[in-house]
Amino acid sequence: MDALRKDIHNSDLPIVCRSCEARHGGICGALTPEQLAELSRYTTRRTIEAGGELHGQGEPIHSYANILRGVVKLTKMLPDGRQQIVGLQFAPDFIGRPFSTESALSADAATAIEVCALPKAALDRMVNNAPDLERRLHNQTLVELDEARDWMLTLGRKTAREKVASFLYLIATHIDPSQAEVMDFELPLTRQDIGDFLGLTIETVSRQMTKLRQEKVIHVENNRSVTVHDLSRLAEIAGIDC
Amino acid sequence: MDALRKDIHNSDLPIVCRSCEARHGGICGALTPEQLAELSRYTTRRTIEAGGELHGQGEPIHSYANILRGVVKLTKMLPDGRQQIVGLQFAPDFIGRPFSTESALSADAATAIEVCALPKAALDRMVNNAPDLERRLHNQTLVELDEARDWMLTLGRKTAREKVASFLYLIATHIDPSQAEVMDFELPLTRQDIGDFLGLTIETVSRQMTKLRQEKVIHVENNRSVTVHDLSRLAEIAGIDC
DNA sequence: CGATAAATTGAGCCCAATCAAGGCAAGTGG
DNA sequence: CCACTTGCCTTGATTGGGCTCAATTTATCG
Repeated sequence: MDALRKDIHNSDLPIVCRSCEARHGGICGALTPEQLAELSRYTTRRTIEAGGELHGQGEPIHSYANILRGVVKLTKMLPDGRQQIVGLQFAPDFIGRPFSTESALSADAATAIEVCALPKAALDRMVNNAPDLERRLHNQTLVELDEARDWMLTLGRKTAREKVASFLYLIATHIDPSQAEVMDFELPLTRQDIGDFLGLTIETVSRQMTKLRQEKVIHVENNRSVTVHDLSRLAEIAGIDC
Repeated sequence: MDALRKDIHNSDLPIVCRSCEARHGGICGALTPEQLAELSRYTTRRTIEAGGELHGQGEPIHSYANILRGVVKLTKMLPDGRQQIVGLQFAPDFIGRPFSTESALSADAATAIEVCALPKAALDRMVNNAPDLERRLHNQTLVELDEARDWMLTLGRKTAREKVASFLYLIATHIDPSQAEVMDFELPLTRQDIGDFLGLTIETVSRQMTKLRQEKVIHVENNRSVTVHDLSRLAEIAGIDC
């Protein structure tokens, strides 16, 4: 890729960005070495363990973040404690809500994560002078909206069995986008989180997983390690047209 | 407002835009009279009766639209026919999915609507030269994402009673944003549509409406005309924190 | 007014929630 | 090394909220 070759010969590229996996993804891919240098003066890398909080629902937003490693869950909570995961984000996704000062949801580490945090003000300033940057942000927002609406169909109209299959399909295709028929992966979520994502209880999730296991659609080891034997079968059970 | 005064004295403003209610809302508010003139050479006004289709799921996208009047429902359908409304849009919202050539959902007129349709190519071209325009589109996308995620919480975690109350609250606050405690309005959706929006059957919607009526939370006339006696009570039932 | 669609109401059933018990693996302390 | 705790998951028994099927009432419109 052109941008990559350019970087290699460009000593202006900030040290922290040189070996960054997100350099060409997320929003950073839209930035010139000069802009990266500017931005990187304010960024800080943070490592957060599974279950840790990036920021909470209702809190003011002071910073954005790029996910470098791990999975982040976006959750919304009802006053009585019921909660719903409204989005999962993977590296190198951008986390944050431009043009808003307060978060309507909380962002938590589903797995151990590493992020590159940047002050809101720094990026907000830069967006006004870099059309490509706004384009990238706009585009990620559109993708997230598509995903949110896909999931609304799952939440509103699918059975527990279809929901669990949909979740497994989603994870399988996000962890390994190769679309191979046979694939195995680690679930980034606990049963409780899966329930919160699917609008189900942990018991129902567990029962449906057991059924899919008994029907040889999946193989499960140590609760978290899953093998899908036939991805198209899973998609069919999930009610995904392809 | 400054833009308004400017328009009045500017004969360059396209005739079709001069009396348009959406002139200062939606995306048009971001355009100069010159840009409006350019765009308006390609726009066409269309009136569509309730139930009519703007475009279907899976179809290629050739045009965008601004809603001038009425309510549009965005729906997604499973292969077996189950369907879910994933968004409601009101005037002067913009309808369309930039950066994509195929629609992942269908857009239908919930009520009789009037729209200002514009060819996709014309707007796509203009977006590259008008940062304000992309900003507006980006912003509307962010708002729609917020709304979609709010609704995911409703779909995944609320009871039928809370869902119906949430729907009534949503409509009440969108039709009349004054936040008055007492308000009345016409429902823009049939019971079937409400069911498709809430992930419920029409029978369940009907029963919950009847209950709310018996409890004097709402008053219903001719099936469609609703009076809310106490908006904060409705919000409380809906599980909305305020 | 009659025809047709839309909404309500009732009876029974089923899927997922609830309540409860137990298994399994990893960690802790004697 | 073993007893004990803790977190996470599974499984079973029971309940109940919302779905299904069916009948009736109400609204709409020619």
